[in-house]
Amino acid sequence: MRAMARILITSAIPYINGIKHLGNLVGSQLPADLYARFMRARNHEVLFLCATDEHGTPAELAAAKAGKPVAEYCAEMWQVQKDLSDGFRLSFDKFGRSSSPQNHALTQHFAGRLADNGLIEEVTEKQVYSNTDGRFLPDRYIEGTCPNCGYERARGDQCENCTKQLDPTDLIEPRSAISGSTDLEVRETKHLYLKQRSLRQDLSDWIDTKTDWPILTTSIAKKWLNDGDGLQDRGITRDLDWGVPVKRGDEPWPGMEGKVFYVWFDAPIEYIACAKEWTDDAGRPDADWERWWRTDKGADDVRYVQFMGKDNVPFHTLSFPATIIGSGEPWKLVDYIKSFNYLNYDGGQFSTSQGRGVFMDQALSILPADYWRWWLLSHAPENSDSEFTWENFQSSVNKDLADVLGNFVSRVTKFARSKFGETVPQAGEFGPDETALIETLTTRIHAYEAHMEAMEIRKAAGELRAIWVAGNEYLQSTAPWTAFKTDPDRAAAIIRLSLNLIRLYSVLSAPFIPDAAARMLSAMNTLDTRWPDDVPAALTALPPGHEFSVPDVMFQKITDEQREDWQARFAGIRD
RNA sequence: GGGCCUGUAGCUCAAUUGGUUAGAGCAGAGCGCUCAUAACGCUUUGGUUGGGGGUUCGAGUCCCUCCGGGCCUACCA
Repeated sequence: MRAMARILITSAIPYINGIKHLGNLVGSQLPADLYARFMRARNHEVLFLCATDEHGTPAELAAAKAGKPVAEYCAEMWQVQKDLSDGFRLSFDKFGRSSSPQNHALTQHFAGRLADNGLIEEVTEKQVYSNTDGRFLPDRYIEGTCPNCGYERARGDQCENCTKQLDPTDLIEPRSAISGSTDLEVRETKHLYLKQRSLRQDLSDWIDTKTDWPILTTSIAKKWLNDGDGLQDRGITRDLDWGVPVKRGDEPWPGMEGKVFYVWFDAPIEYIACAKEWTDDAGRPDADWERWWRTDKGADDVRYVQFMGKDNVPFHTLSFPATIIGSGEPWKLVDYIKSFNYLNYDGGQFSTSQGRGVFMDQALSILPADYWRWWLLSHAPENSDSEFTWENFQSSVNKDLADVLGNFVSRVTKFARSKFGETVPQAGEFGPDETALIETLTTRIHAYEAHMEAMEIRKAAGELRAIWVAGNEYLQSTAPWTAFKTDPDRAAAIIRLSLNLIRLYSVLSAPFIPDAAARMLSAMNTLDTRWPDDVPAALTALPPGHEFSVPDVMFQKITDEQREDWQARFAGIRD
């Protein structure tokens, strides 16, 4: 048995505003959960954190639209997202909130440290203010006519029609995208900038050490580091009400009253603050979370892995590390970033704004979490964007889960019950067929472990499926139904092994399909979830005489009628 | 405009980083089995690797070019 490792895992934190779709889920939280479950199953010490990302203009606007104070809106939406993540069996040790007091304090702490180290600059700049809305407008919340192509709904950052990049002041007849008001003016406002240029070399050197990261991850980082004039300083404050108030550590920040930190400054800090929320909840001392995050307090042996969609990469490879490195304090930096492409939906994109695709709540309303987990993970968009179609979903789930795995459980338990009763039979010896199976399983389990450790998710799923298939092959070649007629002891040995195989499958499959795995374990009437480091031993875990039961159908198949119904239902706009 | 990714069988994806005859699963065809959710197993059909050119003893892989899809481009998050 290898030494136990300590693994810190974070999933990109979902924005508070609205329910996430399956593309969001498979791009960070779900693969992170898979990895966390696997590493726990291997007996490593895991801390798996996620949270809601609550600040920023969209949250304020959504709250206003819902007619609620933003704090109340966020609290409600946090609960909605928490319930959905529970529904998908995302096994976070803590699902925190970026609006937590812990994150407020820590964000202000980091800003103070950065200022102490001369890495903060105060910049007075001009921004568009809407008198009607009573707020400064981010560039993309200003609409107007494009000076280049005449498109009337161009946004302040870019014209969607001609793709030309714009400055809000370029727009003809600019208006607020929120209220439509044209009562806009340019005001001066002061903001804090993080002097990322001063940290460029440090960041570049650090990225250069990450030779094992996916190309998708490093290429994005390097572009930002090297393109044009290189890494630019970044504004880290905003003129908003909802957010972390700008303070320099515990002290007020003269001239910055009424302003908050930019959401992308405080959101990644929540990865750390979330750990403190976790220990605070349990009334445990700070040392218990600091041993995960402070290399001077025990975190030097932690391996930190982040999961995220490709759109999040710049913030995790550059902005957040700039915050950490710039603090001059011994915080843990990320060791590996697993980034994902996008999942498309039936020939187009999933779209939150258009309500196109399947959203987490809808998915759970029609099928159990395991169906979605299996399909999404076994088709994770690792190397390029991938595609969800109902036909593919139906055939994959029916074939893999119902026919290959579910039917294996069914045929073994029903045959066993009818011939030997509901206990593990004790007669018969293992022979060459069993030796061959053990050899196959040992090889495949090693491959499965290697793929899981490398976070090669689709390959791991393929290997797991092959392990399931091996069970059916074994039954076919040993044919206990035939053996039973002439040599019942031989049939008993085959069934004894096959029942043990169900427990083994439960353990191996649990990271992908935790509910089904639990049902298999429950049917085998055992709590033994030991990982099969020794396959022969694992196949004798359930001893002769051990009682079991026949579970209900593991996976109901998706019918053509259901598929067509869902296809129609989720084609268009959500309510 | 710039940068990056990508195009492989009807579908979803591989291919040990330039090395034998490009492989799996699904779908299709055939055979077997009858324990099981009409499930399982075996065999099998199917590819000018988007088009064209080049480098090389050898190219899906490297280079050029054209065509298609996508992402990012720093004040949405």
